[in-house]
Amino acid sequence: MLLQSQSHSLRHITTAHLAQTMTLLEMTTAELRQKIEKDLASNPALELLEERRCPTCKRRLAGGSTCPFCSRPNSASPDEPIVFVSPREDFHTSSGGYENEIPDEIQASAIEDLPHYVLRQVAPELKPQDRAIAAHILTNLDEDGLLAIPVIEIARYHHVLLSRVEEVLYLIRRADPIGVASSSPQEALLVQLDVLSESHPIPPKTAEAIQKGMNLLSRRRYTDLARLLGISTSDTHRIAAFITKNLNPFPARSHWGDITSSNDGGSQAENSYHYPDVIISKSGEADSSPLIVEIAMPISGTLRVNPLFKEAFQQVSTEKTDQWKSDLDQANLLVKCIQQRNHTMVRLMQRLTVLQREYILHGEAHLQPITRASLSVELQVHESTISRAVSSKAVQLPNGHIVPMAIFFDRSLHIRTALKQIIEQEPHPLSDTEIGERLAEQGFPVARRTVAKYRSMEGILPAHLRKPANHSIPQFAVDAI
DNA sequence: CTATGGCACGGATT
DNA sequence: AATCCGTGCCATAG
Repeated sequence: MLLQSQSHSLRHITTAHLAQTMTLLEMTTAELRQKIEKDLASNPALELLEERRCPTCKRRLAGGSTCPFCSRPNSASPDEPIVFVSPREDFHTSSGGYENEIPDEIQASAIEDLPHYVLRQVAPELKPQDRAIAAHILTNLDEDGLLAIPVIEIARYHHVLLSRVEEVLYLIRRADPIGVASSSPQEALLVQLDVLSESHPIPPKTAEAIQKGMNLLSRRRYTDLARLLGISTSDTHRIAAFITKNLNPFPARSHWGDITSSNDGGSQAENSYHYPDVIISKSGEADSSPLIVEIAMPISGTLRVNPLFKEAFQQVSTEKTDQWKSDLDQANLLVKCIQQRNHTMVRLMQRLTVLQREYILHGEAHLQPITRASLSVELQVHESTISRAVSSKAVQLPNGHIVPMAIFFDRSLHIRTALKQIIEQEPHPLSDTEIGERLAEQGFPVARRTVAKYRSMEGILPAHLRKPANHSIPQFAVDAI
């Protein structure tokens, strides 16, 4: 009986192991963090060891004992990136966050943080009695500049009408990171759109697309979206291009490469999918200096199975063992799967950074068209593993841009950038056929019809509508190269 | 008649 | 098995 149940549970573990490895791999770092926190709270067999810091640079350390920043091997071959797993907290500053820590007093006075920056802008227009409300709002922003608490809560706390809070919010949302303190990415987009519409032309139905089709939009279901709005798919592409070019769903982040691909069924898809799961930085200024790749860990400290619990389990009477055993199994499983997840991510990124080094350093034009399938044979894993590891994850590049990891596998992006260049440079509006010829000269043989598709993807109007050197869409957030 | 967009089909990808 | 992407054919606008 005992043997039987044991073998049964073992088999159960291995199949569950597979299933969980896959789901963990699909998860964003932020999602994984939520799961771990939940498990930690509910499962006594799990234990979170205190974080360790590197003695010299004070940086938090993950599982390993050597700090990759301090003992950075400068002599490493430039082609081989340095890849390591790093706890999450180190990433809150999206760019330039790797300097040594600054003492608190200096930081407070020298570097103005987002809440103060916004407050200074709105202060003149703010009624004195609303200052407390504004402060309340601004102290409850998350790292993306979105409002982390419900508006009604603020009203209740200050014993004022909802409308008064809304008034304050209206002011704040129009301050510099436009859309700051919105309660969702969707709302942030709408505010930005509204502000932008005062000075620039907006493609028709854009607001409607955001309002009604936000989840279709973020999952790039353009055909479905077109049907929903009753417009053509190319108009939809134009809208999507306009949004990614000019709007930013996370006001506190200066750059947003592209709307990431889907996340899940849509239950709580908005709050976390943009967070970079991998950060790539340069170890030096030179082109030849090796890249540093950090896989963001969902938590700081070391997660492990509590050894005391394991001991106690041996001694406890058979009464409660069932519950304990399942807890123990669960804990083991989780730890193991997380290790496996990290391992997969490290290997994946290692290979990716080698293959796409040119793109990472020099931009979209140098993107190599590679497929997930080709990587899967190199890494000796199943294709679906790569798919899962890549889907719904974001990567931060050395230039600060955050792009979906899927961009590394985009087969047409380099052609599209070539197309953009051609259109920018040529003085006389080229027809699609002519553009196709130019592209073929550069080594990209594409059909005329495809040129049209790429064009509309980039939000570029057809030849007869872009008369003399008039570039289609107003540049709002110009990305510096 | 030319330039484009829509629709649909087949192959690749997930 | 479902979905995405490049392409060809046809209709329509200029």
